[in-house]
Amino acid sequence: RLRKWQERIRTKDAGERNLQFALSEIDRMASALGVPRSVREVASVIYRRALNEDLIRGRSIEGVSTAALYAACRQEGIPRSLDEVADVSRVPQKEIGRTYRYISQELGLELKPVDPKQFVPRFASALQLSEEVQSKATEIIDVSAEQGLLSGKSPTGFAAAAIYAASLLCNEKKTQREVADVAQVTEVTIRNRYQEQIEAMGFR
Amino acid sequence: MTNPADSIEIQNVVASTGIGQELDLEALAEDLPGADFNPDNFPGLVYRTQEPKAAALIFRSGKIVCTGAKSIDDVHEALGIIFEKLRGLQIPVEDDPEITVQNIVSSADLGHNLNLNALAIGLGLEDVEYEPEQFPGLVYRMDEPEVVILLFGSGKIVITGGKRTDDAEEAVKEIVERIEGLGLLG
DNA sequence: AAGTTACTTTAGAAAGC
DNA sequence: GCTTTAAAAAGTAACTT
Repeated sequence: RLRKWQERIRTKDAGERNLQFALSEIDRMASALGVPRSVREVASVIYRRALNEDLIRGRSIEGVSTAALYAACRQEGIPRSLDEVADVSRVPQKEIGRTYRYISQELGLELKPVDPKQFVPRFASALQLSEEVQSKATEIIDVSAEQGLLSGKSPTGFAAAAIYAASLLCNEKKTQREVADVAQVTEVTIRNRYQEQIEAMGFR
Repeated sequence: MTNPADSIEIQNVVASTGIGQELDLEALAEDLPGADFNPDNFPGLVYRTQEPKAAALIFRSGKIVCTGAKSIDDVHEALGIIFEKLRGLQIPVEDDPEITVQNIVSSADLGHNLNLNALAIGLGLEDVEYEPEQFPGLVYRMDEPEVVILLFGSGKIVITGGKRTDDAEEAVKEIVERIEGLGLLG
């Protein structure tokens, strides 16, 4: 009886410590990514829900914490790419993606596919591009997505190409390398998406 | 006017069987030219047939997995070759071991480009996995037939998880119906 | 810039860690 | 959960030429 008691206290303490660790990790990663406090709170809620639904069994606390933060950013409309999230996590990108798909399915988050437009303000300001370039990039994304060019394409690459194209059109040229670096895609991807997009826009 | 069902091609068949006899894989690896056996890596011995092209994983228990064949007939042919090879090595093999098809992978073409974003929402986010940042295909789990379909922007699709040849055909009919019902095909 | 190779996803079996 | 096998789809990446 006494042993059972001690065990309960021990597991309760361990559970408490684990939750504490998860929340502090979410906080650390969120700070590193520069996401607002509201998003950290959403991430914490997602993590607690995953904990209550027993989704952490067989998965690492760090992996679920990171996936919860990734999901929270998407839910709040300020997505980070898996690459960006992996940069501040100690879990490999592949595991973050898998864990995200799992908790998203199990918790019924039903998040829509990431809209490339949601990357525009952040990438553009990192490149010190004007408001005019941003709205041009947004327009390019809308027009080319409407013509079916978005299916299967990575949202970051799609956004990067549109920003590159818009920077040219607005005489605020950034090189493919500069855009590629902030979006964490290759120049080849930007080139490929760019060609399709300017054609869709009726340029070229 | 081409029928998507006519575009179905079987790409891979996975099947399992057994010879009803324990095997010494170390010895078999010596006697079977071209056999790959790395017990530290994987407990099965890998043996590849040229015609038909297939790969077999042979286990100590005598159970065998055959994969890579392009038809069910090819699976039987490839396994037949392996059974004969084993008999040639004085290894007793059951008369005609039962062969169970475990999975058939097929490809097909719906003939129209697909708006995967609209499809993800239309088919229902709860049954769909579409993460273009991770993979360009939309993953759709169908209940009847119980298969998984990968749909691509080009309209090309992959059907996997089925055990019968008919599953792919039924799945294509069903997915075409659902996409048409959503007004998202062509 | 083009070409090649390789990795991402799906399903399924096998034996063992 | 992982390991290995094979195959398709299309996108992306990392190399070499």
